Order: sequence, then C-alpha cells, then structure tokens
Amino acid sequence: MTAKQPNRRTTIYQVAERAGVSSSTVSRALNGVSKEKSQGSASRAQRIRQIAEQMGYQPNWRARVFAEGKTRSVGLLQPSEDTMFKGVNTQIAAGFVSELYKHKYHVVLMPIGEDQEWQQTFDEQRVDGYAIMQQLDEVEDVCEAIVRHDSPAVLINNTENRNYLPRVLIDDYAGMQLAIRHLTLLGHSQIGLHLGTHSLGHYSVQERLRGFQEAMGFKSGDDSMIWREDDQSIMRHLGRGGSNRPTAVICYSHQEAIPLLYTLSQFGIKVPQDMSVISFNDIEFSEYLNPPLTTMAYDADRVGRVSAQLLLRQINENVDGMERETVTLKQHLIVRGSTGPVPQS
Amino acid sequence: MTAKQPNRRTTIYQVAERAGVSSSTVSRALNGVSKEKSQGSASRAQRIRQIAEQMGYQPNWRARVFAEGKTRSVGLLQPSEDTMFKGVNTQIAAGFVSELYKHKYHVVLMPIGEDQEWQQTFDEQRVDGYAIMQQLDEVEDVCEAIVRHDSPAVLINNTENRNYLPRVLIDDYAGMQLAIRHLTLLGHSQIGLHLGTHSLGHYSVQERLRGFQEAMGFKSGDDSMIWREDDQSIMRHLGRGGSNRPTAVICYSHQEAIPLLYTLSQFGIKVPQDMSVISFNDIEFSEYLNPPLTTMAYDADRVGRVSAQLLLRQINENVDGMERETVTLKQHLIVRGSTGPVPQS
DNA sequence: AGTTAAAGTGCAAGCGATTGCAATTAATAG
DNA sequence: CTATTAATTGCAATCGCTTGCACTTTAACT
Repeated sequence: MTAKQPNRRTTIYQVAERAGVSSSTVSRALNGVSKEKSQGSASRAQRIRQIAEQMGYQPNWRARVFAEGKTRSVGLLQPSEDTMFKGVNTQIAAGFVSELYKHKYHVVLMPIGEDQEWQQTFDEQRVDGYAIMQQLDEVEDVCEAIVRHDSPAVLINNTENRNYLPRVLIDDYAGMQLAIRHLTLLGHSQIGLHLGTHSLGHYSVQERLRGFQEAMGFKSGDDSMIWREDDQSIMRHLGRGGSNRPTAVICYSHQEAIPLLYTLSQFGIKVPQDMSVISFNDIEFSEYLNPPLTTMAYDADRVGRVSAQLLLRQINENVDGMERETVTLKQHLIVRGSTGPVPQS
Repeated sequence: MTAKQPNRRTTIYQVAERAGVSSSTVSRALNGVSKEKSQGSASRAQRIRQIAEQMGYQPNWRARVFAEGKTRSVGLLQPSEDTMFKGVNTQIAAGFVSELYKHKYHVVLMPIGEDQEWQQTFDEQRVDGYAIMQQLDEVEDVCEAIVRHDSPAVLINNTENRNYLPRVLIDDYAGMQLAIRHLTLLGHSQIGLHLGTHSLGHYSVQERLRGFQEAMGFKSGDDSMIWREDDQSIMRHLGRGGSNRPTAVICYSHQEAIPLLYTLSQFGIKVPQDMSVISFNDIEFSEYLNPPLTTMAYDADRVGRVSAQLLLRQINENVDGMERETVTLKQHLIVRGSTGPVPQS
C-alpha cells in the first residue's frame, strides 16, 4: 500500500543545469535547430545530448503540445453506431494509420453519433487535422464544423455539398461501368443492382447508381432493376419469368453478396450457371466463397495512405485547404467463379 | 491568398474580465468545482456560464491537459504489421471505443512494430492508459514499459509472464471443451485441430490447445491431430484411411474455417455429411457460409466494454494496478449447418 | 446578535516546453 | 589585426488553464 510516487520525470531544466547551459540551449540542441557550423558548438550540442540521454530525459509531450500548439495526431471520423471499420474500411484505416505513424503521427478515433455531442470535440482542437471516412452520414455538419475551425481535413471517398475539402475518391462510376461491361460481354442484358439498405446519401452509392443507370440506359425514374430490399424480396425478382428476368446481379458490397449467394443456393439457383453475381468491395475471403466471388476491387491500403499524405501536406506545408485537391483512384475487376455466360434457355 | 488569421480563441481571462471576476472563479464555475450552496453563488456561477456561452468560450484542451496532466484518452496497442482489427477484434475494439467515448475518453491507435520505435511513445505519456489487444505478440516488452511507467493498463485476452496487469479473458479452455463435447455427442471421436499459422505464443492459442489436449486425452507430445499447416497439406490428413481418419475439424478461427470449407468442397468432401467443421470466432457472415458455420462465439462488444471499464477504474479511482483483477467471459456454442453426426461407413 | 463552520474568491505559482530578441561569441574577409 | 557577418546563447515571455493557500463572504446555529 505504498503511496504512488510523484515520480517526477527529468525536465529540460535539470538537463540544462547539469550541462551548465540554459534551457533554451538544451531545447535547441535536442531539436537540431542550430546549424552546428562551429567546431565548439557541435561538440557542445553533442555533450548536451549525451547528458540528456544519461539522465533519461524525455521531452514532455503535453508541455510541448501546449507550447507549440501541434499535437502530432489526427482524428479519424467514423459513425459511432456502426460497427467500427467494416470490411474494406478496415484496410483503408490500416493504410491511413500506418502512413501517419511513419511520419510520427498518431490517429485518434472519433465516433460521430446522431446527437450533436461530437461538436465539442472540434472546439477542443485535440488534433491537428481530420479524416472523414466514407461511410459517415453526417458529412455536411462535420465539414461545416471543420471549415469553421479552419482545420486541415481530408474526405475519404465522400463528398459534401460545398466542396470545401480535399478528398480521395474511388472511381465508383467507372467501376460500375467495368462491372457491367464484364457482364454484357458474357451476354447478360437483364442486370439487377442490389443496394441493400445502404443510404442513398453515400457518395459511393450515388456514383454506382449513376454509373448503373447510365450504362444500362435507364431513365432515372425506372427503378425496377434497382433493389433496396432484403434477399427474400429480391428472390421474387429473380424468380419471375419473362424476357426481362434478371440473369445477373451486381451487389453493392460483400454485405449484400454473401447473404445473396447463400439465399440463391437455398433456392437451388446455381451460380454462375443460372445466375451471375458480382460484388463491389473485395474482402479477404471473397476468393473462398462458394463460388468464389467476382468483385470490383481497389487498393484500399493506398486509399488510406494517400489520404494521410494529403492531410499531412495541409498540416505541415500550411497549404490552404481551399486549394482543394481531389485524387481519384481506379477500381479493377477480379474475375472469379461467380460470373459466367448468360444461360441459354 | 489571404494570410491565415491568427484567429485567437477567447480565453478564460477574457471571460473573467467580462464577468468582473478572476480567472479561477470562472474555471471553478465552469468545472462545477464549487458546491453552489448559497443563493448568490449559484446565480453568479450561472451568470458566468452564460457569459462564457455568449462569448463562445471553449476551454483549450491542450492547456488543460498540460495543467492537469490528464489527456482523457487511452492508447490501443495493436500489431502494426497486421491488417488492423481483423474479424472479431473489430467488434472488441468497437465496444472498447464506444464505452470510452461514453465517458468522454478518446482512443489513440498505437501500432507496435518489431522495431523498438514504439518505446518512445510510452515515454511521451501521450495517453492516460493502455489497452493491449489480444493478437499483440510483443506483450512482454510492452508490459515492461507500461509497468516501468506505472501506467494504468488492461490486457484484452492476452497474458504476460509477470502477471502484472489486470486483464479480460475469454474462456478458451472451457470453450474448447464445449466444442469437443458438441462433436463427441454427435459421435465423433477422431477430431483434428486446425491452428493455421497462428503463433503458439498467443494466449488464446495456448488455452485452446490445452483444452484440446486435455479433453482428447492426448499426451502433449502427440501432435498428429494438431495441424499448423495450409489446407492442401491438411487434406492429406483428411483423406487418409484407417480407423483414425478424422471425421471432424475444429478450426482456430474463421481465417482457417472459410478456406477449409472451400477446399473441402473442391475435393468433393461434403460438410457435414462426410466431415464436420466447427470454428472459433463467430463473424458477421458465419451464418451465410455454405454450409452455415457452427461456431464458438463470445460477446466481443462486451469484452471491449469491460476492458474499458477496468481501465477507467484504474485511471480515475487511482486503484493500484497491482490489484490485478481478472475478468473471464464465457463462450457459447452456435450450432449451424457445418456439424452433424459422424458418418456411418 | 454573535459565534462558528462552510463556501466562495482572488492571487500567484505552477505545468514544461518553445521562441523572439538582444547580447555574446566564433568564423570569415579585408 | 581589425571589421564584418554569421552562429550561438541566455533571458524572459508565452501558451491557457488548474489549484493550494490565505482571505472574505455567506449560511447556520445557539
């Protein structure tokens, strides 16, 4: 039951005293501010560093942050209600975190809920910048707060109305076109789009939808091949007869594709013989599904890294956020077993 | 090309001046330190709060952190080389983050690599406490650093030799017994354990292994039914004849189970008619696999939340970490389609 | 009303770095 | 060897808040 020792760490002043110089000299020697041109100063700086080392001196992060106003960390904004980092978002986040860590930055997770409690977080200025994950719904409000504080920020595959912030996008529009071309080359003409319950507010949803409607030549009012329902209801579409019976389904993501594959097999519909299935968002296990899933994939790690770089540029080079840069990354097709030629009958 | 405004925020002194009181009074009024028993002081505090509100005052987080030495954030330690938060870890992390956020704490991601660079992070004392994720290999080194700094910490389904820190465990030993009982009740006696490439250093691996060996009555030297190989090699075991041909496989996690299911179907081995498969670590899509996967599951969200609580207790109540508490959570069996009676032949 | 305890207030000292400025020292040029 | 310039150094302010201490005010009793 020993009382917790105050355990005071060695400060810069103690090092200064020991070295017989002032604290500013120590600070500058340790931070490499001086150019150390002269013989004497170089060796003196060397000696200071050595003493600091000996004394086990470690700069106090909190004091430093307070003094220079930089925290060397950034916030990652994501919806709080959702399970954190589903599917491909995990990989984006991994790339993001890893790239930042390489530059000695840390990532602070900041959940954004429907209540406006998160607002306060921005006022606190706990971090030097923000990244907004793609699945975040409250983009408008969040971006407004960010712009109001004039903070560096980057949107990860997301958009807001005012077009204030730089962003990294995935070319979902072109991706959808590639997916459709893959299917049409296989002879499919009746193609459904399974959006699941994803919000139409999401950038990716909008873009994929746009790509779909344009490539398929649908009027934007015609939603008969666009499904936002559960699998059971969708089976009604798939089971119906007639010439416009779908022979292929494009799934918004693995969240739709995996259950769909299961439901299809339950109904005795064979993939790809009777029905082709293609999905966006390649995940680790796509290739081990039954059948292995044909997907539209992108380099999620890279998305994270590029986002990090865009953010760091704003933070360090003091680039004005208004020079809003947009980086767009391509998707590519991974053909596996779930797509095949259109059935003859 | 306007120069960035200094944009000085309102400080506590400005509020104090406006309210005609001292900064300390403002600080105390805003932080609810005073008990406000007297009529006058209550209204005065009220008035101060109102003025602060009007002036758009927000306490400067950095200054506050510096002054009181608490950051109101904790570090989440995880391996850097691995893709962040695979499978069930995502859910644990989600529970952890969410619980902490409820208490106005933030979570800082701290990757731990093989190089010892991360050491410095601990010296910086950037956070008030640490949580160590289950898949982290460098536990010993990390715990040593934590103990050296006398920081609050919690191990999430992980252990270190010295038994220094409180922890939340999942009862993998009992879980394994349950899994085996499920199989033996179905008549299986030849059961294999598919560990994949998971390191034997992991707590979960050790415990499941121990449970397996004990329940099956193996000598610890007998490893013929314990496989640490890829699926192709494992098929040799499964295909072999004789009375000790395995009729069931327990997979360490979905990482092993999903590819195994695929490989089995490639070889024409039917699950569960020819072979039963059971896996640990239930994931979102376990029920949609083909066949739906029987799993050992636990409440990952709860693991995260309890860990957060243990950590917060240490931070706030100043509980000495040496009173190392251990919370153990149970697993439960989810029977789905991948397990069935032992084949007759 | 007077005494006592409790609550509230202001002063000023931290917290531990960074940094502008003036003074000092060293390097370089003439 | 001196004049000039460049590099280095120390002083002291700054960052904005919290908090211990001494003091004043208020509330609660007799």
